[in-house]
Amino acid sequence: MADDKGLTPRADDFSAWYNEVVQRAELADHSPVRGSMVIRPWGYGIWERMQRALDDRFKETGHENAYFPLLIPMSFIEREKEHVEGFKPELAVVTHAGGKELEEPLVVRPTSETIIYSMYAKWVQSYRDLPLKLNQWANVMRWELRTRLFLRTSEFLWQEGHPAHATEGEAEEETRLMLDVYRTFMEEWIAMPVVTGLKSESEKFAGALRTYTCEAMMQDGKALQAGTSHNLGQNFSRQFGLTFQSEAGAEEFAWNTSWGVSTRLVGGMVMTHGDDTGIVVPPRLAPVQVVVVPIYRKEAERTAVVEKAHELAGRLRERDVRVRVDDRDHLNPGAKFWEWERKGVPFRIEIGPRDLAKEQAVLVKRVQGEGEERKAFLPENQIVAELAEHLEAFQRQLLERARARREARSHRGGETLDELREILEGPGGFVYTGWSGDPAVEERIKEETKATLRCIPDPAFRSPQAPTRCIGGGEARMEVVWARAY
RNA sequence: CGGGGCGUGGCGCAGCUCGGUAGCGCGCCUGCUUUGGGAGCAGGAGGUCCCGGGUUCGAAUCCCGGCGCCCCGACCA
Repeated sequence: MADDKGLTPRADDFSAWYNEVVQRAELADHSPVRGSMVIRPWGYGIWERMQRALDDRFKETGHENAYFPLLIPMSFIEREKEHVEGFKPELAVVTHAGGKELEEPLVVRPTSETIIYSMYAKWVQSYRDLPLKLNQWANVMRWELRTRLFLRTSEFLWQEGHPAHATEGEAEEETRLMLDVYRTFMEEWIAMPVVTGLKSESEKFAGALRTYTCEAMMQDGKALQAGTSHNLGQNFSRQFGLTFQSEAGAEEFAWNTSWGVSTRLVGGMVMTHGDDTGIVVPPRLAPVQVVVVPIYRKEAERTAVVEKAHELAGRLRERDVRVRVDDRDHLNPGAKFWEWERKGVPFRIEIGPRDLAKEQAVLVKRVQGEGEERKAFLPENQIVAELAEHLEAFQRQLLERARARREARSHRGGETLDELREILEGPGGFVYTGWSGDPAVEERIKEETKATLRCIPDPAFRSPQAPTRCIGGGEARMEVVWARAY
């Protein structure tokens, strides 16, 4: 932020650009506690839109919301072996309360499997009580060593779905279904294309049988794990005595799943669509989809133009467009243009004295597509009639643009470690290779290239030709995606 | 925890080498003129110079000891 006005260009320093743009779009700010953030209204408004869209889908797929408490007995976290190993280093622990040392320390939840499934154990007796499909919207805390606004903060907001099922097959189906809900949401709402697939053993959730993931590619070519869906098998039900009597009368352990997405998605949105002017918010997520900026010189003009601006806004609102009139008098129009572009509002309508008589206005799009004019002088009526379509088209355009960017940086057909390194140190992005499944190879690649195995992609994302050769030697038993990641 | 950088009005910084009690840009307030891409002029408000100790007649500046934040690596949604 050398000169108060311009942002550091993405190409100069992507990381600096991200930090600046998040603050200057007023999405969030650092709180006084290291590693935690304040989500400001503009950022929270985007998160609220995400929440609503996801919550609707959760309900449609048969889930209900509930709320489980923030504090979890330490012994609960310790119950599942892999789980505790995964989370121990990042737990925040309450040791004192009410002026006394507690007999048993309480953990600020890093995730809620343990408390939720322990409660399920009380509630579930029969197969008739299953499936029990609950979700909660909550904050969680993981004491991270290195933090960044939205991408990794010690406290973050998320949703965690924690169903219990009667059969293994049902649990697997649920795991896949919710992964698909996430993928669709990310594409259709955030306009952020993702590759879905299975995590390797070393990358899976602590305590899960299998973890499925949505991996997005940011503009710097790095991967962002945007959402995960876990098949927990019976690991937690065994530890918490979550049993039920089956139709045949036998006592069985329930099959659990868990799935979550977090405020990290806001960071994903920023790094997917932002440009050197600021962030770009996809229309479906934008708290304000259109800002109307009145332009005037004399007082008489001001009255007429502002009145017209509000009238236009009213007509747009009737068509369910989220619109705001920026009639602040102490800023000139140019300052308002910059401000709303920085904040990523999809469209702007400029209306001034010259437009009034002609019953027209200027419609300006946040991102200029190839071969299109950014500004259009259009009759008022046409703007009102067509704006919803423009918003939808813009939404689609963002997804297409992001998808094209990802494809341009998806490298297929590489086989050797040197090729992998060359790509990562050059253009960056996703590298598809064959893999034998040997964890030692995965570990070595991670050490030597800093890239991790992002996923074993689902069929829809595999290369047209299955790789025959294999990175790190051995027989190519599957195709995998490598990338440096956030 | 290792490496680097930085703590000075709300924000970004200068001043520190060579001690003399604080300045610039932006922002903010008031007024007038402006307003189709980041307004101009005039006036004004606002600072425990991160904290503690020391040296000195005198410390933002020198010395000692803390604390905090940011960035880069090892761990992770």
